[in-house]
Amino acid sequence: MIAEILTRETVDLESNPETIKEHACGDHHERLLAITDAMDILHGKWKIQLIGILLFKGKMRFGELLRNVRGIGAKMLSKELQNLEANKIITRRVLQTKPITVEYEITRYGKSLEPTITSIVDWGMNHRKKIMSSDRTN
Amino acid sequence: MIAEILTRETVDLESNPETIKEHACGDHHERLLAITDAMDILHGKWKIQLIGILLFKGKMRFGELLRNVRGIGAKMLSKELQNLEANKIITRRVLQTKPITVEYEITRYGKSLEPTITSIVDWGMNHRKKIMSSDRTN
DNA sequence: GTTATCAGTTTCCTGAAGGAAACTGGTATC
DNA sequence: GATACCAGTTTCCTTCAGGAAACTGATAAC
Repeated sequence: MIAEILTRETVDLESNPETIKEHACGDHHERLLAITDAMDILHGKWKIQLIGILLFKGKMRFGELLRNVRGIGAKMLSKELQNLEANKIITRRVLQTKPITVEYEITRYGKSLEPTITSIVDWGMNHRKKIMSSDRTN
Repeated sequence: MIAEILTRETVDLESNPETIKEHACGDHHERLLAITDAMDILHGKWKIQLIGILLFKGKMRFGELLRNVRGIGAKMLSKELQNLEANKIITRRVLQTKPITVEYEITRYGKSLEPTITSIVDWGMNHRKKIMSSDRTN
């Protein structure tokens, strides 16, 4: 992943006439790269919801997430949590209770996604209002 | 789509004891719904990039998008543009030039996504810095 | 000893996402 | 009349995201 990004950047900055042209006409190019970098972490049906609920509610157990995130199954939940943990967005802690429980919690780094998540939530709420009132003025 | 959302809301507000419980413990529930509503519009590999570039650069032609959005093919570009147009995020205008050209432009409603896109770009840039300096402090 | 809960894993399956390449059809240029 | 550019469309193909359901294995309650 790191290598991939470094490669991309090398290609971008050297010996590519098209890229130079694009840089000349405003570097949206760099911002598009930032979007794909962000979406590499956030893509898929569940990750943003999981980050959101952990931001909103603090730590949660596996079963709680299963019950609170509408429609998710155990397999996808497990998979997405592993992925988010690998990317340092959340932590996993096993508690030695009688039946063991596992707590998932957002990391400090994960919290840096709060403005992004909030912005998505805000737009989504506004969007729903627009749809329901059929008031999308072009 | 509208019906779908209305149905969901009906289910949410009535006769579902679990939902009532969740509402009692803080309505993250409503915010998760907002996330899925937003992602219904933004999901997939290309839509956020397309909205981004049209926000950054104003109107663009089909071929320009094809050349500027790294990796996209004509089929996907066409499909995603149609979808964004159907959702009133962008407009399509055919210009009667010698070989006809087609301009795509963000709508006023599409512009309401700017804070969201910007927030994703900002996080993505920060994320790349972190990765490259290997400085992700837990 | 049967059932339940915890937190998953495994298997099997399907549909959708997405890509490559060829094709369309109109106009202009050489 | 051959080639090229415009903006797509169509076909064919592969891969992967994601879901359902059964299973694991430990402990506790009845």
